[in-house]
Amino acid sequence: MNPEDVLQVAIRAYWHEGPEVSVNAVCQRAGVSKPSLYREFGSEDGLTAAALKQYADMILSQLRGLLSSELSFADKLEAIITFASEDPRNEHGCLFVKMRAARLHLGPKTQAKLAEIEATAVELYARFFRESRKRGEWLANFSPDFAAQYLHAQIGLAVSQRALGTETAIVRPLLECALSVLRKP
Amino acid sequence: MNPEDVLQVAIRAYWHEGPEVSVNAVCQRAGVSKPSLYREFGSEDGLTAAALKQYADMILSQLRGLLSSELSFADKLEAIITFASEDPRNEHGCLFVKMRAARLHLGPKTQAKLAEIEATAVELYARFFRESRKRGEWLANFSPDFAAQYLHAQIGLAVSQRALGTETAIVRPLLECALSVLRKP
DNA sequence: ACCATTACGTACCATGCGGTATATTATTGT
DNA sequence: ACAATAATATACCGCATGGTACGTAATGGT
Repeated sequence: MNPEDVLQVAIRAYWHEGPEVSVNAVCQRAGVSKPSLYREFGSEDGLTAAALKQYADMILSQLRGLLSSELSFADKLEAIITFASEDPRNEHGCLFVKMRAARLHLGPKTQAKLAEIEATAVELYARFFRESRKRGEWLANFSPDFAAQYLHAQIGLAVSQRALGTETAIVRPLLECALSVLRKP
Repeated sequence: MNPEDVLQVAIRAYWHEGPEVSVNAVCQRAGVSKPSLYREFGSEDGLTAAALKQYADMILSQLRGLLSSELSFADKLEAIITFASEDPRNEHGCLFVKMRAARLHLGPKTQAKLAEIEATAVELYARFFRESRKRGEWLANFSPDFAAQYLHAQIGLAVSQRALGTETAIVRPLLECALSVLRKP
């Protein structure tokens, strides 16, 4: 009935169980008939792409909010570490990371969305490093683009570790160790 | 016919295309009938577990050889970096890493084998750090067990980046950066 | 009040999956 | 040479998948 509700259910399903969840299962859990879902989203690819877009809009706006706040460089980095390794919403991993890991089996729209989200996130990180350097808060000897790629990769690693069941108490020190290289001059 | 040949074909298939490859496809490519395969391996789980065991035996013995060689600590680390980020056999990723990423959809035997391999690899790394420290070649302020977990995670990250199509020229500097933290005192 | 249009859900399609019963061919012992 | 046994391949099973045809109910304009 309501496409918004269907999307919420789909996001939950893909998020917690991976993008291999069948269209049938999504329909059943959302209480919607299959033809209705197909009229709204066109195909499975359309559904996964729409769910991914909604999820990414949410999380990217959150990231934008954090990075544009008045916190110091160190505090922002700390907040990112805490989010990746401790936020309870990441207990089942991140929908983006899960879809990226299985991207060979996803449709073209979803794959395109994945690439777009990745580029956006890395660009946000790069801007974060550029501006921190301009303010003199970040003195490390890396290019902002390289640091952005590195940060993105390490966050993805931490999130997938949590998705595979590794405890926060193990994930956090590993992530802090990996990112310590960005801090020291 | 020959179980060894079937296993080789299965390893290639799982390795290049992921563990979602169907039993039918493996039979077709190996030129073996389905009942023959089921008589030999019992189930899909048995086949994937056998393929994973064969693959792990190969790669773990290689790792043992490297770590027990006469190279210095720095050279061994360098060899590991080169293997993870440049070895052409990792162009399609690592069968272990791929299976671990999809482990929720694999059978119990395969999951048990995965845990066993992971423990073996981490233990090899830990011994490497312990002995390097004993020889005075490694002075960093980490426990060998923590360093082993960190190294294992970073190698897995590099390998999965390559499997997703990232070029060696990008993967290697990222891995070197991550592992630089293990070198400096 | 009536009719046209739109939305909906049942029930279905072809396909591919993991796994197996069975008929047939090789192979072996004597 | 022949019977008993082991190995093979065909052809099938039940099930789930992504996707849709079609009869039916609700809606809205006049």
